[in-house]
Amino acid sequence: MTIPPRVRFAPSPTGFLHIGGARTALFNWLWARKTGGSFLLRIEDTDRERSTQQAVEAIFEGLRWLGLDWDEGPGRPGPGGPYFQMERLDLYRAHAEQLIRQGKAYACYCTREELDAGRARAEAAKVQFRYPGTCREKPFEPSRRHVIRFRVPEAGATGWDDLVKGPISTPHDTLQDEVILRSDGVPLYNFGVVVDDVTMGITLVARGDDHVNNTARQILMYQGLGATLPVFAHLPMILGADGKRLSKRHGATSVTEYRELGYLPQAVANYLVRLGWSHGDQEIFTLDELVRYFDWAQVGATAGVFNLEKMLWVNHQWLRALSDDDLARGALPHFQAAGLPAADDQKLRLVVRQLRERAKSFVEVVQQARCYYAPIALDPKAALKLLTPETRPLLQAIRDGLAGLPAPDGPQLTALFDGVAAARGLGLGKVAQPVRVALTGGTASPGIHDVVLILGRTEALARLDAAIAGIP
RNA sequence: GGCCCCUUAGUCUAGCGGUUAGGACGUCGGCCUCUCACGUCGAAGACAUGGGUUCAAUUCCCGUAGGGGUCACCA
Repeated sequence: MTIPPRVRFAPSPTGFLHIGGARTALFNWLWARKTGGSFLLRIEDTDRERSTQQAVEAIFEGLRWLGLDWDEGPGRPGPGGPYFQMERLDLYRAHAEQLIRQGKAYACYCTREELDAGRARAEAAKVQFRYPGTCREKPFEPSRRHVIRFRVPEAGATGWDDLVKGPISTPHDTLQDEVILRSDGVPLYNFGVVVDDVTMGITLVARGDDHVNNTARQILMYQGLGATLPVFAHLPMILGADGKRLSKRHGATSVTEYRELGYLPQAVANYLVRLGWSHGDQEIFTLDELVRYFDWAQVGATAGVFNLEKMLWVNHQWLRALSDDDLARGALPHFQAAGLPAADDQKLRLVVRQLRERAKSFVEVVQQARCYYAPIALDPKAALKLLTPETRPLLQAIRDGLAGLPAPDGPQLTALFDGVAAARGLGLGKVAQPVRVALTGGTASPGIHDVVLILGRTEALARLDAAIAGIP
């Protein structure tokens, strides 16, 4: 009988929910759901300079959009609360005091200026600055302005067996007595996480690769506090196409941006999890399948390059699997955002049905559907080639034929186009292409019959007339 | 620069001592076809490098190179 794991996602609210953060959250969530454990959300807002309420909301929104619900956290009280670090200040102070009493931490009275000077000297001498231990043996004077530092052993090393990277060890001489509590009593990152993870009963810490170098210090603090160590799992970073850490200059990096770009949450989750994890040759996974198959053993240790092309492909797989109704409903907000007068009606059903195999995102659906909802933008090159005196009789024949069909349907249109082509000994393409340009403005579209059906007889006739009139 | 981590095609990956090194995105070509797309068939394309260990290394060990991360009273 093993106790169910408790995992957490602990973002700092300094911006939107980043793609990388979303993936970290996803792995944690997956593990909790797979094992029947708990997924906690904790907001690390101790950096008051950069933390904003807006960012907190953005994180909630991003997680909810992806379908990641938390068992404990803001809005979901539990034994681990409160879930904002700024509401846990007394907890950090109490733990710091415990360490001071035991001689494992001490007050440091050095000023920022003194420290900066030391750093400058170290830099001039081209050596690594380490806090020299100036205040290590000084008595505790609570009334004097101070920070609290954690005492790090001089010799030896601290290591752990990382769930994704295997054994890792950090020599103590690369560490220093670091500040755990600022002079205003607010904890620094490394101390805050440890106290929180200990008091929240976190058993597995899965987080970004960039925390590998913090882990040994944190383990030392766990030991100082006499707490049981969690298991650590460090997920590799997501890189941009240039091999650098993914950032804004690589394009959209927040999950909500992808919502606006017309991606489906399950597709984004699917892609993100597959970036660094695999299950044989399978590429497309429902969230349920991910929960079922997820396993740390299959999480890779190498950083992955974010590939928008592949995510688009994954999105297309999900998009095309939607029902006409869901596809229409999902696309509608994007039509509205583009200022197009689409409505949740039969026409939209016809449009999305045709675009399902052609558009990979809702935004592409809108792009390709624009010509059915707005005046056409005639492609000059296409017009020059296909709306000519030579094609004019073909356009006229189709126009007249269509005028004679009060309520055209598929078979009638087939007969019309085939008839016009056959009468002149032409292939269907010779007739369809000019008509396509006349009706959509370009040379790429769904089948020509479907285009006519989408536009409706009246609009199709108007566009044909306009095209014919435009031919010199 | 110190320390830590990583290294299979352009990209994501399978592989866990013996494989014609598998799949996917992308790319290129054929087929399908009224265009585009879908679908389908096919092609090109990878074990960074040097040493070991072993009967046998993509796989294990060490070095080198390359890449990434991190060195705050940020997280």
